[in-house]
Amino acid sequence: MGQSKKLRMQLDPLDRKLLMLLGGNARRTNQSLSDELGIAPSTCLSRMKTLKEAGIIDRFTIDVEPDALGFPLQALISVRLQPGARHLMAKVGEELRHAPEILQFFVLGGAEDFLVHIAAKDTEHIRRFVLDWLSANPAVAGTQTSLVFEHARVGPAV
Amino acid sequence: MGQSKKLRMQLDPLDRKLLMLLGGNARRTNQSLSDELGIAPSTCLSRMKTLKEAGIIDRFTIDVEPDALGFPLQALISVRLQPGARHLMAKVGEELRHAPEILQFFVLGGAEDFLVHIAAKDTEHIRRFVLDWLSANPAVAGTQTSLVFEHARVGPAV
DNA sequence: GTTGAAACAAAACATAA
DNA sequence: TTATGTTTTGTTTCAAC
Repeated sequence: MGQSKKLRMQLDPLDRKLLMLLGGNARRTNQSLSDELGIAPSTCLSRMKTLKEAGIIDRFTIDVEPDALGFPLQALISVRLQPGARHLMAKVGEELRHAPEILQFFVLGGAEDFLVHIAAKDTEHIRRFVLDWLSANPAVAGTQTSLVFEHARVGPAV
Repeated sequence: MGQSKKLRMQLDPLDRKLLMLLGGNARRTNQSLSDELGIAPSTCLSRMKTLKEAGIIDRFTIDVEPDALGFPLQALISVRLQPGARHLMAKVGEELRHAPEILQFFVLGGAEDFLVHIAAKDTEHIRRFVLDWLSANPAVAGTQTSLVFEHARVGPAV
């Protein structure tokens, strides 16, 4: 699909500032962006297109408050697989990432194999998630759950 | 500042679909959104505004590929504070979250106090980050670093 | 809560400089 | 990269439903 060229283009300060501005408000008009950058709208548009096509901008999206959606709790769950089940990593990962509670999914090197970030209605919901998706899987050796008290996504480090 | 009303408004299927569409492309025109939703552009606009004002849409933003920015490595670092330093959590957190490498920042309950997600140029960069921002801080009792092999941010579960 | 119409603003594209 | 012109498309408001 029309993913990207995966070019490792190099960014000048203008590109970086553009990324910063879009990170702050991805719906700003091209004109307002070009004004702030001090460049012509056509230039700004072409920069934006290039960043998108190069895959540097992965997508224009929104940050949603999970608790406003009825999921006031968040948890991080680290998952260790059975030593003999490492070859199932891809499979377990695929299953997991389709759980509706999942916000993020990390595949790790180190003591843990996965880390999943979930949003949930309540603690019972978390417990059920761990049981249904993790503990029930014979490839899973163990899990550790931590409640998230605060979470900040920091803008693109540009 | 003009944050939000933090109303716990309740969402109907239209709101949910709108969130989904915006999650997929936050720069879609209001018109194209309203077409897909089967409502008038003015209605769509007012829904979007309401979602923004209620804080359900936290912001319109972009996902940036960190490795396209020259940070091909990612790591998760969990941080434990000294037992007597828990009252410094807010302070340590404030310092940390301004480090340019930081992508995300979690405050946790459980064995660990923080988890930070960083992007870095190379392993030496990670090492220096841990030394400069964490180990050097007397409030920090210990850290544990894991490399991130894969990371997926899953769209808002709506 | 939803709408269409109207007035306005911006996007898209080409082209030339 | 920019400036400019043209055409098309989108935004926003608001009175009315």
